[in-house]
Amino acid sequence: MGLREDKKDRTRTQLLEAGLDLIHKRGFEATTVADIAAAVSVSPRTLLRYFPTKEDVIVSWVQDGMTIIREELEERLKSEPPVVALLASARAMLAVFDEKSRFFLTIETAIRSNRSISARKEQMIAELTDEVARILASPDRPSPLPWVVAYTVSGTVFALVRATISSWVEGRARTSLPDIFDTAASIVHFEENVTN
Amino acid sequence: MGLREDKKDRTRTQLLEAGLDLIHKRGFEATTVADIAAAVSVSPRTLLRYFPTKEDVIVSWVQDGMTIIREELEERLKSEPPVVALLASARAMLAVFDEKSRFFLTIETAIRSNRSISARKEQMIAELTDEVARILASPDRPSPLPWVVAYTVSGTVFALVRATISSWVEGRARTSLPDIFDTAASIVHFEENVTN
DNA sequence: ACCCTTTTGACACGCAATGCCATTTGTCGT
DNA sequence: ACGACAAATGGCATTGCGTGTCAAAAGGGT
Repeated sequence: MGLREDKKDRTRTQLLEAGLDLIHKRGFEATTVADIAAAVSVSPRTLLRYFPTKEDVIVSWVQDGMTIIREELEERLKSEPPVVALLASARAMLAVFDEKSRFFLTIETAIRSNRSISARKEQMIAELTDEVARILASPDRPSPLPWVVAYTVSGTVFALVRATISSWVEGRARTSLPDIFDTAASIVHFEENVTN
Repeated sequence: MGLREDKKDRTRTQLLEAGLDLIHKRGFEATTVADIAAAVSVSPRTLLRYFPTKEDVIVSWVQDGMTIIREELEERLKSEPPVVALLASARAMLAVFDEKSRFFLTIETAIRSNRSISARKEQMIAELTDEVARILASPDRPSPLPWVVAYTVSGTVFALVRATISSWVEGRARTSLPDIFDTAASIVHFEENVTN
């Protein structure tokens, strides 16, 4: 498949960029779906076929970060113990975003500007937490963790990520994202038998 | 103020209960604002004056839990070190919900049945995380924590709460909520100098 | 050039949420 | 007990998101 997929990718990217741009300038509720669609010369109906809700136009950027963690984790779990692998994956994601820090800040600002966007973001993180816990607890793994343990580990690591991003955005810490993450991670420790 | 406030409280409670009931039976999107309002013989307009959004009819129940944590924390912080106080507050909230476990399960099920409700819930937890972090980092406190540390502690504790509720709802653990919480809490440890 | 599949646009619709104003319902002073 | 005042409610109109449906357009394979 060539031209068709290409066009779809292009439209999607255009919508994503136009959406971020408009929402960043005018604000979230001041920007209608019709506005974003018009900016890309596409019908509103089409936009909602690419993105289930208006929030997703912004929040899709978060998906990228999640993809990094997912892939990184899958790879690392082959050789590293779960906790180490997860921490490293989260750190890797933050390293990527640190490089496009200016861009990342724009997105985070847009997200924080509106309740329904941040709600959606939080919900996605919750889903990812669940997903990662399921992986760590999977019976297919060499030593599957009990559900409570798996969820605790997963949830805690994402708490570290939140803490990192929050500190970074609030500007109370002026170092790099991975550095802040290391600081946060140095505060909490897992039971040794979890780090099998 | 007597009769007026009373009536308001009653209407609010009625809406809350009718809402939970209908949504539990028919599902979230199958239940309209008009339905819930009609069940209490009130105009839809009025319902939306009591609750900003339809989600809030369900999610208000979560507020109660948050109130417990808030109050408990404020009290305990007077005498206990921050981490200990926060952990105890979270545990206290879970103990309360454990007593109305049947009811609590209904609510959690309703929340999990729909994306926009769980999104709203997650966002509220995120806000509470932020709020608690602000308290722990407040310059008014005897030994205020740095922002990263405060946020990490706060976020981690709520991760434990999530893990507890998740394990409990998924039925993989058949003990009480506080017991599960203890298990989760026993897995993570904070740096000693944080537990000042 | 042809047919077949996918994508898009246009229209209609339901419902949540908000603003506005008239009406009702408590509250308080006299 | 009555009337003035404030608060709560209902009804109405409006906007905007999201969905279903179908016809038109664009892409791909022969």
